[in-house]
Amino acid sequence: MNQTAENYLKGLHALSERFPKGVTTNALAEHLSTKASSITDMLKKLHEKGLVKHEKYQGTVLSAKGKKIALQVVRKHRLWEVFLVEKLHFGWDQVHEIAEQLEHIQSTELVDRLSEFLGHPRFDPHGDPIPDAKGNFLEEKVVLLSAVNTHQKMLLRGVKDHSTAFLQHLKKLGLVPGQKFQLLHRMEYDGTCEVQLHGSKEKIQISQLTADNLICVAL
Amino acid sequence: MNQTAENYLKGLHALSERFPKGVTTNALAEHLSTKASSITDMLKKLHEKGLVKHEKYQGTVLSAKGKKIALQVVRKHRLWEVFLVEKLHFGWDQVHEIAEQLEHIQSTELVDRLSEFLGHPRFDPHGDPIPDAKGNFLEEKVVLLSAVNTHQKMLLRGVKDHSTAFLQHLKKLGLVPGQKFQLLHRMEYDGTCEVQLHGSKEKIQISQLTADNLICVAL
DNA sequence: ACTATTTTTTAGACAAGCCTAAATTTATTT
DNA sequence: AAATAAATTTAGGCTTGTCTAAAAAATAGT
Repeated sequence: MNQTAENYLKGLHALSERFPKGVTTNALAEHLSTKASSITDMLKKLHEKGLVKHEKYQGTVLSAKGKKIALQVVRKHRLWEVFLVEKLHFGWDQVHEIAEQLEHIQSTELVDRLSEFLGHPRFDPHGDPIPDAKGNFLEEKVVLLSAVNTHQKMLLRGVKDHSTAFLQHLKKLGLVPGQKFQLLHRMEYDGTCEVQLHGSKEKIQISQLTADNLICVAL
Repeated sequence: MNQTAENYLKGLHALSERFPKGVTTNALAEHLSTKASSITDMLKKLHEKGLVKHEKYQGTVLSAKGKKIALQVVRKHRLWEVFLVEKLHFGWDQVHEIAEQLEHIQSTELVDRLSEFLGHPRFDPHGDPIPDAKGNFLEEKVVLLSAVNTHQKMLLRGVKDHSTAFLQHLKKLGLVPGQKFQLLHRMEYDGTCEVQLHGSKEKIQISQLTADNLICVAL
């Protein structure tokens, strides 16, 4: 397995939710910042290797084998992100690019030992779940902040928008995945959420646009 | 900079001691397990980029720029080896291949933080010195075990032969870089060294062939 | 249902990094 | 100093992963 193929499989996995009956060529091209013709070429090769199912002019889905590889790459990416934030004290908004490189290091023993070293974390610094060695996620009932009931005690699990701009916006608000809070009030007019952070007197205001990108779990 | 170029520069650096007036094409080809014609191709490109000095049919030397990059790759390789051994508890004979991959991760901030996290180690698990961020090594007066004076208290700094076979041989002998010892006696006939390990009653016998590959410093 | 548009694929080309085989230069013998 | 051997380079080709432009298929609009 090589880096390029791994990135294609990871891309397909990332888009598979939005395209349940097959990822389109254009969507994958956009996701990987490449041209549709390159996608077609590579998918043909991955199909021959049995990693994806792709028929001409139809969407593409991962095979069991391809999905397994994709999940291992995701696992590595997220474990390395935990390492970078927890051990090397990077900001959680600075680790994506480095993890994009580290996720391609080949050594199952390394991944196992890294996970052990980190205490087998189940979520990365952005709140995304880390698949275990077999590819299984911890399932959780999640809800966007914009849909949380008032007065409910919640945990900020993660973010929907992973852009640096959004992560830095959260940083300014003092919000970080893992933060506990209570939704005090939601404004009728514009959906702004007034939130009480756990372990702090401060109340903060969160716009609907922002609230729509915050993934929460009830406590 | 890409991985291939980094490996060429690292190879040139590794061979530069043995070829002070220019690394030969064949030597580099052997070192990188590739063909001489491939070396010629690549050296032409590296020369154009100003990373090496290479004239037709003459040996090759690193430029200042090329040497700087090579030293940073060496730094990364050795820091990652320390990480793998100290933090993830790999055996010191198991880390080379993984470090060969990790050394190509691009991020100076990562290297700085990794070095900090590890306590700015000056030697890797094989006893090889780790260049600092500016490319400077800690200079030491070293001597091979086969040339150590008897009764002198010494520290095993590192190994000359880095092959897995040799590392595993040392493991069997119970020898590891950092080990303190005293050379009790050297046999007249075959140069076998009788050594007393510090913190142990045991005396071990080390053949001349092995002793020739053990780098030591006086205490 | 039949164009018009969008999506996808094909065809042909290119750079990187490698190879083999042949040619050239340098080094070693005699 | 010429002949031979060794080292190095050149020439031409292959694979991977990308691209642009053109062709083909699927979808949408009237």
